[in-house]
Amino acid sequence: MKNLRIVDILKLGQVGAEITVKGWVRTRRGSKNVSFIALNDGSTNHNLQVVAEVEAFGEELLKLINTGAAIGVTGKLVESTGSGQSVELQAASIEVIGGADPEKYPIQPKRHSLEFLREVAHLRPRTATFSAIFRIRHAMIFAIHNFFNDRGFYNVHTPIITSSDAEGAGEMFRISTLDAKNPPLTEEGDVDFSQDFFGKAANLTVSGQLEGELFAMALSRIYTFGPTFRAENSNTSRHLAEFWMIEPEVAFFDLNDNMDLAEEFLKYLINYALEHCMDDLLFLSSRLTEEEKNKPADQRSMELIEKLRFVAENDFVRLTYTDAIEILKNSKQNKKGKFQYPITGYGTDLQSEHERFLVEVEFKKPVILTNYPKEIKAFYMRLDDNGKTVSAMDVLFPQIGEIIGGSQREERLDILESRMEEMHIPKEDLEWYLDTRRFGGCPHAGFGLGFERLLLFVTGMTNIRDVIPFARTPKNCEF
RNA sequence: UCCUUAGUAGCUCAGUUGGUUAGAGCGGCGGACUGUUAAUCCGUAGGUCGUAGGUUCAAGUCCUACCUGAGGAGCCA
Repeated sequence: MKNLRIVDILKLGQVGAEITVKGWVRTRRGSKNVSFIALNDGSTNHNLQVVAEVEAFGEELLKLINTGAAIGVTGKLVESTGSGQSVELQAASIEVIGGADPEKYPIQPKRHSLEFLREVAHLRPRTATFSAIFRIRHAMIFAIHNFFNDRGFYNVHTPIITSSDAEGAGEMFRISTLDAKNPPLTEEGDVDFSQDFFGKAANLTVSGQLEGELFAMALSRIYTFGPTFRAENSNTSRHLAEFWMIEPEVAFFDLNDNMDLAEEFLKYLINYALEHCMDDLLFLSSRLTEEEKNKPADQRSMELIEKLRFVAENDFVRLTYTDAIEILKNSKQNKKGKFQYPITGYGTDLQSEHERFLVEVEFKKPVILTNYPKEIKAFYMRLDDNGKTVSAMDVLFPQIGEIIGGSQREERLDILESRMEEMHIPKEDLEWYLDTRRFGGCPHAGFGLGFERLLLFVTGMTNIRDVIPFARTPKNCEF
């Protein structure tokens, strides 16, 4: 007899079978004669009800079976006479594998705030909400590899430690083995990184894109999926100092191919969740609906599953930056002065409020914005024929904002070099990158998807710290 | 980093214009109950009011600084 997972027990429902199951106690309740134990092993959102006769086990043993305790139960699966479940386990023997002192165990059989559960992030996967979230997180990881593998993409592990600080995606975390108290100094009085571990200054990566491009210039279709690090002092519900990013890069792709890929990718992932995680989505949806009851009617969002279906079934709106500015400029909001940052014309930087207007009010569906002014975008994005804009694209989602950022890359060496000069990017650090333009250069494109932002959308959670196991944010690096 | 807001029992919160001994619900513990579904009913313990200063006869309540959380903005994925 081997241990069975609760998800399989409930799915097969073989009444009469003798089984052994191990897991953690969610609650125990009962009367003088019988105890009911809600047992969960993390394999499903549903609990297995274990029925224990008080007479058979004694109060001393039952007292150890508290919320949070790990137990093993052997017994017979029987039809349940209660109304909450179809089958239950009639316990023949119970082993308390690890107790949990109810005076001290912080997860109580009651509703907790997400803020409190963040403080006990080491125990929160034991809750219904977080086990659902992390099962979905796994399913999405799996779906991402599936998607790319099915389409002939190769997964590349780009380096996590990098010596280049020219990626331009944000502030970096320095890594060093030098004595922080007493570092070696150069004659000028700066820290002498030539004596450091790598013989030069090193940082954690902010993006695998540049290295990804190198591999796309050889394997044609590649994607990275790894951790990235940003030392920005960003205190929002959409930013993390350590997060996971998926970055496909494809040779011989232009901006339109890139948009097609991004849209197909996102729809595939959402459909995958609808197909494989419905149980957990239903739970998160009901949880969300419960929370929304406290909000005024006009601030409530669409029901989770309805929202996912809507995005999966409808085409994204594709719009150039220039057209977006026109729409925003002529909008009632702008004319009535409702925007905090009024739109005056081409060149205005789009703020969150403008993106939200386009996605949530004007089109009511995801929007892909393209061809931004070159001044507000990165050096490697391909200059358009008008000389003013670049072939960039941002995929904007309701509530979340930018979920994907990408572009067709500048493959023309002379233009790339002059763009780098304009933007003060030191060429000597990126000779290896420029080599791909010198030798067998070709048009190519790619994008980056913030994995946790995707999870925000799929799970309906509103704080990014709740969709990663252990969040790293400014002033927070516990566990 | 900026703006707004909050920090009182294990958790979620109430605490009036500053005024005697700090309150509730849930959770815990003890008891009752012949099958419960966040069980129910009765009883009970539990607090240096975020930290440090200050104002005052008197501070959970007012002021200042700092710490931490939340919402929004910027930066972005």
